[in-house]
Amino acid sequence: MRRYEPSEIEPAWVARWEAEGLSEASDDPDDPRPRFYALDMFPYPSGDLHMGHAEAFSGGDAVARYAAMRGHNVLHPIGWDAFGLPAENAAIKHGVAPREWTYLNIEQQARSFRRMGMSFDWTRRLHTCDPEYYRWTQWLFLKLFERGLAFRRESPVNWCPKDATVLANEQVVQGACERCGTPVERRDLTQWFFRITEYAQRLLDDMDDLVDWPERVVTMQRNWIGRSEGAEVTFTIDETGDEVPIFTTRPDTLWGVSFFVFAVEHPLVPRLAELGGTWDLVRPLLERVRSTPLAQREEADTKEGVALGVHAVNPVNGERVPCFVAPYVLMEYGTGAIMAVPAHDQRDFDFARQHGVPVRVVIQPEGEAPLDGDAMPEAYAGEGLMVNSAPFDGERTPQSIAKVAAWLRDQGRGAPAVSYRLRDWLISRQRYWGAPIPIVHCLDCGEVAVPEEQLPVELPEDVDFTPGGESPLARHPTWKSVACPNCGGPATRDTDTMDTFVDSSWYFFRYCSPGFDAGAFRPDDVHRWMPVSQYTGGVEHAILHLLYSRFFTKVLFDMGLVGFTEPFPRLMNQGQVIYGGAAMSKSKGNIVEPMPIVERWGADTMRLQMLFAGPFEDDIDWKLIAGDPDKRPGVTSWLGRVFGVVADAVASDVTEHEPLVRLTHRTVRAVTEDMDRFRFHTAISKLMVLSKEMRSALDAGHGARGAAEALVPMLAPLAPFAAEELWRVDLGHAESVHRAPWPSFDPGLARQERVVLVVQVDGKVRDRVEVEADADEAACREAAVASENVRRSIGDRAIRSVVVRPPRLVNVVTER
RNA sequence: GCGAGAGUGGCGGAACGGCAGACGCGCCGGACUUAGGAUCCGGUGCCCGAAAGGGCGUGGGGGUUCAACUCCCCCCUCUCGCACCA
Repeated sequence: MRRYEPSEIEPAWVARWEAEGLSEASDDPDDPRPRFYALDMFPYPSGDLHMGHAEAFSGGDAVARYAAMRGHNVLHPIGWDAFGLPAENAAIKHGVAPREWTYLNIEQQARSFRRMGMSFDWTRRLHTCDPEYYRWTQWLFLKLFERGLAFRRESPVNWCPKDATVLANEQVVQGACERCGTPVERRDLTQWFFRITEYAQRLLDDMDDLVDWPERVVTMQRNWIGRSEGAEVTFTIDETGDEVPIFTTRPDTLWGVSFFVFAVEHPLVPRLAELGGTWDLVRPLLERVRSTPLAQREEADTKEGVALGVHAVNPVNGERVPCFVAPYVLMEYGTGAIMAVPAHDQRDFDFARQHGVPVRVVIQPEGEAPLDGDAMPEAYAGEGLMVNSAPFDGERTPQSIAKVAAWLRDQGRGAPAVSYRLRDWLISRQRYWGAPIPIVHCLDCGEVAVPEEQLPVELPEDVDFTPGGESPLARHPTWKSVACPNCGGPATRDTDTMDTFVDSSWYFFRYCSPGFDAGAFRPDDVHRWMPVSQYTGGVEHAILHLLYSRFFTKVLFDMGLVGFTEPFPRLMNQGQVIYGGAAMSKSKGNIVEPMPIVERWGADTMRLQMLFAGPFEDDIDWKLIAGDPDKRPGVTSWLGRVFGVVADAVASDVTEHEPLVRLTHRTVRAVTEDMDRFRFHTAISKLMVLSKEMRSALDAGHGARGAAEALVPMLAPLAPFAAEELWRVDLGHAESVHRAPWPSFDPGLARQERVVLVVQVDGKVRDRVEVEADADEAACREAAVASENVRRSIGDRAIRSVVVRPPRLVNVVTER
């Protein structure tokens, strides 16, 4: 009896595969195979691999191995997203240098990946914290700087007091720091931004036809970009003549404006309050709001605000309406000032009721009693007819919106406009462990790019990286002092580092030509390998990483460096691995780690457990899947049976009987379909059926060699060690199963010769009859009525009609 | 509130509009065993029935159809994302 001993066979195959260079991609331009770029989201090196990695990479590796067996030249690289805050936090907590901590973890993860047998091309391995990598991150920064896409601006920023750093909008979750949960404060700092807003429309448009992604990811990106159509309209401050533009999605309600509101941060506010004699009331509000953490500001739902004592003139009817300043208006969206239409906007309505401002109805729902601004209980935001809005009375909303917008343009009082929720990408970080921003500040020359030949601007080693207000680099005694590259005068380096999302926005380009030192990537190689054939990773990157990478790719396209605008046409998200219905976490004490499973039961078991648990994109509740951790997992037992059945098939010299041959061909067809759609769990179930039928055939004295020759290669992407062992040792092949062609099937043999005909009476199954697969309608009908059971069910009722779908189904419909 | 997705045995999950519950876990019974956390065989949606067979079943309610887990309408529940975005 062939025994299955994963702990003996797996490490040996790891070594042999690597010696054979099994997973190395060919850069030969004449390689006749179609290329396939299988990309997994690269890991962050915090500790050893966790269950999420185990699941994602089990799927990604299956995709890569399957593609290779289907005849592709596969690029399946690995690297580490190695800059970032946790390395510094570990340094502060444990007194180990960020670099040391990071590389220790990388080595640990690399060992674990090897043990798992991931088919990575290790020759292309990269770490974003290596100078030869971040040299090109800095180079890309300079390219954006040259094109005006990287710029510095003083702006209110999210500030995490615990981590002592600025955070991107995307890193603020419900008003708190994404990493540590501390409420975020506001500060005004001069920061570097990438002008991603310039690409908002293209980022939106290209999702329509250039990407085939999970619907929810597309939706999340759409919502994040947040395109709104409407109009920009300019109001005039009566007392000063200041012209203040506002954005509205409802220009059809312009005639219902009864007040006007500025954001707290709006630059006109202090002057207007001074003029209006309200500064004494306004100033406390401004100060309070500015010092309030964003978290609490968002929670405040009271319609607080203060009148400014000045008035805005409505350009459509010349009316003077009072101006307010209120926190519910955001400086970051639109223009930082709004027209307020309480009758048709709930927020404006609440504010108006609070402050005694009149509510004027200008949209009347059709067929209902006239709305009364003084009595209505809430704003009416629905459709209706415009009223009190000469010259537009009687126009139907929402169709009227575009008409009014066009009219505004013709009248010179405004224009149709589009507004986006997307903000520019704040990339400055006042931290040590990141790529330094390659800019020198010179008193005479201003912001000067570090010349390309001086890249990388390397991180110094001897740094005090405890957090504190400014970048650790700023506190280094000598690092920042430098001669201005432009005039040679004394100057200082920019002491901020880049957001790690910058590092991860282009790593997939670098994989194509990892050693290239004349640029971030060799265009020929990128042209040959990209775009990525299949991207695999967690949905937690649905917005940030994917959006930024798409932005970078479009910039590179505009620079003429790449010939495509979308890096990842196809994306699949694995689900999360949870435990007992909740995310695994230290505080819950419910963390399960993959490596102990690999050590005890084998990497193939770990992979099969992940892939067999359910659809790849669904969450896996490990508590429900794994059962007793000391009991042999079901998939391990199955692999053991496969070892036995394959060995027996080899030992048997009798020929196979036809039913098994046919099942084998059917299984190849079905498993191929499943693999093409990443339906690993159903693929595995079909392999289980095949192996079971092989066992039955052998026990009945038939052969199963042909079935084994198909079963083992189909197992290879899913359980690569077991498949390799069986392929080379038991089946005696010289070459690796992972270089074997995917099995093919004969459509004639894949067809069943006899099928089960289901016979229904009035839609209820009454019998099942075996018929020839090519049985025609008459034959099916005949077989159906021949059934005793069917005749009894019909009884003495008359037959009204008989639906026949040969060779699967007959439905006898009776008169009732 | 807005948007997306999902509700099927004890559990994970299958199912081109055509046999609901494939495959697996668990459980029950049996075999082999000093043992079983190993292996093998059989059973396992619920109800009636000794069996043959029958009835009921895919969150709830309607509808389309010879036929609905699947398509349409309404409702309920859950998960995720966004959330004062003008």
